[in-house]
Amino acid sequence: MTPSEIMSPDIPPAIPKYEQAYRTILERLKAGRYPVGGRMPTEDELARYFKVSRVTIRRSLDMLVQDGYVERRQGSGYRVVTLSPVSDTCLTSFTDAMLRTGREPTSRLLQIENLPAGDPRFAELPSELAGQAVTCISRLRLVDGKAQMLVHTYAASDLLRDAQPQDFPETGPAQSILRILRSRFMLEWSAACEDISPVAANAVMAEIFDIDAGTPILKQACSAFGDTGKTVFFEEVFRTGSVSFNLSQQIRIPTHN
Amino acid sequence: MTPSEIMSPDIPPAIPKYEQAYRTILERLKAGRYPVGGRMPTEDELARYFKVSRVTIRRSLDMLVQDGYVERRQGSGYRVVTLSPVSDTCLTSFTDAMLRTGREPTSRLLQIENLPAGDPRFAELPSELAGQAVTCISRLRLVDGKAQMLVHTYAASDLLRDAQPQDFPETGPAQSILRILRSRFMLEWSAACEDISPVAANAVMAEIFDIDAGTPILKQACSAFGDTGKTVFFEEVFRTGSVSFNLSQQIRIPTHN
DNA sequence: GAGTGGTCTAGACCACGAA
DNA sequence: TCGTGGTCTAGACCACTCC
Repeated sequence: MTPSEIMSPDIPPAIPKYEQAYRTILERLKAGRYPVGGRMPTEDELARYFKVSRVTIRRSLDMLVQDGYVERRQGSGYRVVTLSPVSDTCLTSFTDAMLRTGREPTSRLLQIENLPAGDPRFAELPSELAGQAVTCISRLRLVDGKAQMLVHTYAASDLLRDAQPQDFPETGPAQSILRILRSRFMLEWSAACEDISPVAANAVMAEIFDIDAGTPILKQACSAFGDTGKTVFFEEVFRTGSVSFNLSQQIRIPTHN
Repeated sequence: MTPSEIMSPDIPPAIPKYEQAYRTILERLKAGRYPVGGRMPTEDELARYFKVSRVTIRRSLDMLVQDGYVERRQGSGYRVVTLSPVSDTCLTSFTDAMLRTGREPTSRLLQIENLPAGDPRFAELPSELAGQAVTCISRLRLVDGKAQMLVHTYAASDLLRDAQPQDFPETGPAQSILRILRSRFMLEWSAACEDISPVAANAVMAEIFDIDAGTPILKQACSAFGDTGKTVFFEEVFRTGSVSFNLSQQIRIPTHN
């Protein structure tokens, strides 16, 4: 009895069991079914419930642990840690993060621009994007009406063909640039790196963010790459405030010698 | 035939097979055995070589992929991406990162200090550390003689009992504070979060880093937690330059609907 | 079509935690 | 002691890549 026989009576299996179980458990988690700080069902219980093997359900639980939602302890079981693990990278949806905490994110499209040859901004871009037509989308992100981030998204004009203002909603979940790049422009990426540096706010940003010129702010520069290693898009974010990360999944305890 | 029977003729097995294979492959990777951009052996070959099942060797390879060293593609195989994936969190060893790139990291112990009650720095610490005796270790980190980071490490004085200057070597791999906390003070942590914010260099830092006062620099604040959820230590890092991250492991491609 | 990774299973034994 | 997670296996079939 093969997996696809079980899960898909017909054509479109596509969603692996571990992914289905992951999503279902996460939904329940967020719905408060397993209270924060409380115990979760055991691996065996979950495996029985989802009708999968223990290996498979463990894979789902691995993802939840890595996401930072739950933690596990041998002999003791799983406990819910938090419903909103922090992670403020360019690849996590700011929109979703705000919605999750009950705040109101909005966007203001400032400009859709084809960079003219010789534009000095090419110097800031990954070299791979240089030497071709590049489109830059500039948006201001606000929370409860207050400016929080200035975002420039760069990609080869080929990939953003016919980008129009109406492609960039200013409210609701659809305003997420990551979602737009995927749904509207069919971009996909599988790897990325980000660099965070401190800069002084210039006059323009000072006005946007309502701070003094020269105030230190953060600049996040993120490159996303496709399966073939080609740069898919580049994003530059200027933001006030700080960014946070959950590092738990990075800890490799050198207990073994 | 159980795992421990195979791997450990006697007492101290402890190192799982997937960990052994992971380390061995990583060693070879760094030794240049599989050139960057080149193909790696297949899962079956590695499984045979290490005399483990494919599931186990896949776990080792998962770790390498997550670390950012290699990438895999269905139907094609594994390729080496880089020998030095970026990740500049407080929980990655600055010492090791520098040594890996052939540069010379050194440290200068500035102070070992028991915070007096009512010290204003308590306000910066996680609330959990407040209300008890706290020790602060201040060190300056240099690369090729140039100051790069100012690091304050805070922990309950209980945990840093009898900390002496000689506990903090100023050269070599042993200067890593993470290593010192583990080996000398037996601290262990399994979760952590980090917050990065921009600050203006004050007069002291300006002199340390040889920059103008008011120049934007980065402040990293990191809390590390033990198995029981208690804060083990808190670290505050001021640094010039930027920090970089490999985000590849965070990408959850929503291909499945 | 051959080769390679992607997913999945059923069953086993060990190590740790709590009662 | 018992329950829970930690590790491991041998074998299976599918989906994708490349020839």
